[in-house]
Amino acid sequence: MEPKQSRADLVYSALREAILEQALRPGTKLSEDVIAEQFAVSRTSVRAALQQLRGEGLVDLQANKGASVSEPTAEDARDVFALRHMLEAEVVRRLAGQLGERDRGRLRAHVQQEKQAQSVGGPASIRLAGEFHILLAELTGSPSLTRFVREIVSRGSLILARFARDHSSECAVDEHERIIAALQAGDAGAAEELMLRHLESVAVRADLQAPPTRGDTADILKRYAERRGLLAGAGR
Amino acid sequence: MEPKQSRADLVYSALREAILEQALRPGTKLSEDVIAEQFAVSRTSVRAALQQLRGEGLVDLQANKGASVSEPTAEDARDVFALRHMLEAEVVRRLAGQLGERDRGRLRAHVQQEKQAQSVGGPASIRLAGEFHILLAELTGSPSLTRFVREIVSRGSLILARFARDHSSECAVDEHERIIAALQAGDAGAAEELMLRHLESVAVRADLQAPPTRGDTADILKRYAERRGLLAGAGR
DNA sequence: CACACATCTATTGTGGACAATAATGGTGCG
DNA sequence: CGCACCATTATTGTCCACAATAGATGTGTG
Repeated sequence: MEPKQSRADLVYSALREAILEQALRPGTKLSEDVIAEQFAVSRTSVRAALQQLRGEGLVDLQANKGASVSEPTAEDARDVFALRHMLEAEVVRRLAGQLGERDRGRLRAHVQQEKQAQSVGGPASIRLAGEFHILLAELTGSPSLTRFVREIVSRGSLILARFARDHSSECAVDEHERIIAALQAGDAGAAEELMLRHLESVAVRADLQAPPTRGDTADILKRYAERRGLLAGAGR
Repeated sequence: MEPKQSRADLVYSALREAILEQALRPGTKLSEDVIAEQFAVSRTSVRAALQQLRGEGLVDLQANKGASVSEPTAEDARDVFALRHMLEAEVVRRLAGQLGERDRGRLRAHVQQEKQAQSVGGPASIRLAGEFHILLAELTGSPSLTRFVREIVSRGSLILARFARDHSSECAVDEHERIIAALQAGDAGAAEELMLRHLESVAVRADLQAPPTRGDTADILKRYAERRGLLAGAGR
């Protein structure tokens, strides 16, 4: 007996998955008509889904101009990862030594899934890596913390989609395993340290060199124009 | 030249204000038809507003059963305030000694507004007290932190609406002023201490006695039934 | 030839109608 | 008299059509 989710929820989860798996890259225009046709639903449902995604910061949605996958700036990236550090440190602090048998089972099962996805090499591994962190947050039993971690991890994945040079070895699965081990051992300090280091290794792939991230068409073309001796006037 | 906000935004902000000012109490049913008629817009816009409010956790929205103002449990209250402690401590840590002249002006102006509202005694003082904390978050310049604080403060206000015995002296304005002074002086430790104490004084009004907060009708009626000698069977 | 203006087209914002689902009240049977 | 079932009603979920706005295109004029 499934919960009979509405079409808006269907579209929402589909789009979210597509974005987190990088099938829809940042900046991609999301036309209501196109999406509605693809999913065989009306624009009404699509609009609801898009608004929910905006609520999570995954899509930009400006009036009368339509929706597009968010394009976080390098500044956004630093902002997000800074807060992510804080939130996930709290998660492992709360979880250290508190994992039940059931919890450990879920974690192990998830890591197993990650391994398989990574060996297959599909895009799912990217999404699963993020969902590991969300799963950890859920195990704290704190709805608020879960909610925030879910959002910050999603935006983190989006940022990686934009900035990461190679996403072959996204979240190293063995790092996840080490975190689980430390949590099970009840070593809060070690778990927190591992988590911070893990996030650091994720962030360095993205944040390291800030400038080349400009997606602004004008700035890009300016370089080419100047190279040819054309004077780029203060064009609006 | 106003931004020409859409009708959905209009309804959203109106409902949000009403909820945060406790004009709409937790549990209040929010019929789409009624709201649409009151605001003279179509249900489409109302639905969009309600979904946005759900995104912030201010309204509960279950399928085919309609929307209602969220009724946080006592457990939710503890959860929210625990996270709020963490987030707002971070805010003051980042702000200590970093306030520019412009920032101080905005803060002073806001506190002034609070004082006036409190003297008038209108419901606006409740909302303004929360917005002070949101303003602080904005001054950090971190969009993510601002976003989370905004949400957690909103839900905090909702919780106070449900649990606080008297909301005459909501957030003591002078506590706000003391925090500003500590921030201006650049004393991070004092500011953090003041903020935590301030939040504590807000929380005690709500959290102190946990049990009497049950809104579950069945549980309430059970007591009355038993008192009259009626045996409450293991109903569904 | 460059610029400004007007028109045109495509896309979003909004409204109202229909369909589907859940709650309510009535009715008949045991 | 109590219970279960069915019809009715009210509310939400979805769709489609129209209105409004922004961007693009074309045209005329200096």
